[in-house]
Amino acid sequence: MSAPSVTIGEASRATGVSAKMIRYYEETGLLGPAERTASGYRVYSEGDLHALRFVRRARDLGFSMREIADLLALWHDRSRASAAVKAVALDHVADLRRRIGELEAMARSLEHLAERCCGDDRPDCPILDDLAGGAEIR
Amino acid sequence: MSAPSVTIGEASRATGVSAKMIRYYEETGLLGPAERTASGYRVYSEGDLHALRFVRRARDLGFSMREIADLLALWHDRSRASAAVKAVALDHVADLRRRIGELEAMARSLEHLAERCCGDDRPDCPILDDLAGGAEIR
DNA sequence: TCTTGACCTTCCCACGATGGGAAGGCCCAT
DNA sequence: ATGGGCCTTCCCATCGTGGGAAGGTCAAGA
Repeated sequence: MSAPSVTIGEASRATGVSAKMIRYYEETGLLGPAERTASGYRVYSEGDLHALRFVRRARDLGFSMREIADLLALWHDRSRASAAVKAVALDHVADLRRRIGELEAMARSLEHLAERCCGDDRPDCPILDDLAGGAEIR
Repeated sequence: MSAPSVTIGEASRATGVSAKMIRYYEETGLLGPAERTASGYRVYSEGDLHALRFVRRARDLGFSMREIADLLALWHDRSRASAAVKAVALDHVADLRRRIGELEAMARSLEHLAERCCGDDRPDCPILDDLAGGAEIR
């Protein structure tokens, strides 16, 4: 029932966030300063671990640290409007979709070039031709 | 007919690669050291501009500098097998597809959560609920 | 009690690719 | 000759992450 008060290494193992990153999150203010033992060791409560898991999950979903800071503030604000959270999430989805579109365009261009490249021992290669003169040729 | 011998600023405007990046490419060895005037200014020939456009196009296609170094070497090797180029390109496509898949998974998860979030003035929010306890709840 | 090994601390450095900016030199046109 | 626009090098920042050194701490076993 009492807070477990684990060290940074145990917190890392319990949350999947590296000790390095836990310190970094503290240093940059994403998370508040951790409690310390008399000898200076950082100590984490169950609530701290909860926050670390929150951050980890948000990173897994591709949120930036800036966005995570916003989400954490909303999480701690019990009277937040769900609309505010949804807005952050949908902004992020739009960003993801934009990046997906860029990567898709690259992949399609390259696949198109690769299709036309016979890929044998001969030196002729439409891929290099495109890179070397792309703008002029098409 | 003669090589135009332009300055770095003109080379930048002619190729769309910033002067900063041209110097960086030289510093890291992606491109050979540029010719210099007596006073130390870098000087670029038409062949140099061609290489810069090659790099720019490859960057536009998302190739890393490491991959571009490989592609430049293949470009300069007139007896290369097109298969080698195709292999680099298809490796890169696979990498792009993998990254697209990751972003897609994030976007879909978030869209799924956002759908279930009514997004009004009330504080209840499945998005935050997922972040706060994701692993346990689903 | 002493040692040993695992842990913690802070501090610095690196990545990849890009941009910002300062301090100082160069070149050309007026 | 002077001014403005260009060039040079050098350092710093980004973002999120990892590596590693130097030194302190803690618990377990001899």
